[in-house]
Amino acid sequence: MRQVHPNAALEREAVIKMLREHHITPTQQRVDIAMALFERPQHVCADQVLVQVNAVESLVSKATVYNTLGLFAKKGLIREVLVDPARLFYDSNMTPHHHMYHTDSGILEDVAPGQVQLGALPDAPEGMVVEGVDVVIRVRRV
Amino acid sequence: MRQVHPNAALEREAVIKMLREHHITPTQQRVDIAMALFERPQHVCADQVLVQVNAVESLVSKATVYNTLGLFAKKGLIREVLVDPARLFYDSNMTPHHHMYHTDSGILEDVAPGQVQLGALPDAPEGMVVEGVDVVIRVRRV
DNA sequence: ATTGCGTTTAGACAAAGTCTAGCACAGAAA
DNA sequence: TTTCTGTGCTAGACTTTGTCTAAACGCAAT
Ligand SMILES: [Mn+2]
Ligand SMILES: [Mn+2]
Ligand SMILES: [Zn+2]
Ligand SMILES: [Zn+2]
Repeated sequence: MRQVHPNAALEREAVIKMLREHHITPTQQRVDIAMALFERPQHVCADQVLVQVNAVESLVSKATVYNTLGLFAKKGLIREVLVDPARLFYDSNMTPHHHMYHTDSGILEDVAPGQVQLGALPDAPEGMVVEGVDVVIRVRRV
Repeated sequence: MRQVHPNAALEREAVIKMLREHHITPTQQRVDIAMALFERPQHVCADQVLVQVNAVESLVSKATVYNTLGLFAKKGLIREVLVDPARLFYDSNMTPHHHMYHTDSGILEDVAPGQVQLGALPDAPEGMVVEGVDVVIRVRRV
């Protein structure tokens, strides 16, 4: 019994469609992981996903969680966020935005792209393309 | 015999002075590490420092390298750079600048601050101060 | 000499993440 | 139907980065 509310099946279909659009074969495990990720925009690390997805019943192994998050990031479904040297966060919010990181508490917030004025960037070196520009504003208690 | 060229002793004095100015007690090990770091502006991870500093003779332990790099970063002598999820880099160039990271090769370059136009930033939340703003331009081979 | 204090150290330990080798399963070929 | 083939999943071993602990050290003040 995994149908929590009436739309669950529909959401599952939407997630499957999303995976297909990103050229990812929608296996049971990948769909379970994607459902957890896209339930709401969030910043999560791999072992949080592992716990979240196996909360009710054990559905996905550790290796698959790591592989799948890597795959999703490569395919542009989620985004890596580097703020904590000890773990890699994944962001299920793919709309362009930046981040504010509370170095003392570990809180990670989104910053609307309009809040940061980014002018001209340096050209990428010959034969290179810009994959992305990450802006992290680190803040701490006074 | 650690005097490589005539200025070595002088450089050592300069490094000691620098540590004092940052309120760091200049122990033998800390000075050795700082000498390695400030020989030239560079991006290094802890175990590169460990190797570098112990190249000629074993001078500093692993624990001290990690502790010292953390201390230097806290005291504002060097800067942490998060670009590789597997390891933390330290930057011995403290002049304000940003970074360009080659995701496929692992090359990390400095970007002059003038190359990136950063306009108004969002205000830090009540009771918080901005510790720093990191801009990383990720590039890869076409 | 003794105490105190900050520092260093070896090595145990923790945690994130990767790798391997076998299994499951689905579709294609025979 | 059976066999073959390729992709994906898995447990658990393993690797690597980094932290912690407990003892020892260096040095100054008493
Ligand atoms: Mn975690
Ligand atoms: Mn390294
Ligand atoms: Zn975000
Ligand atoms: Zn730099």
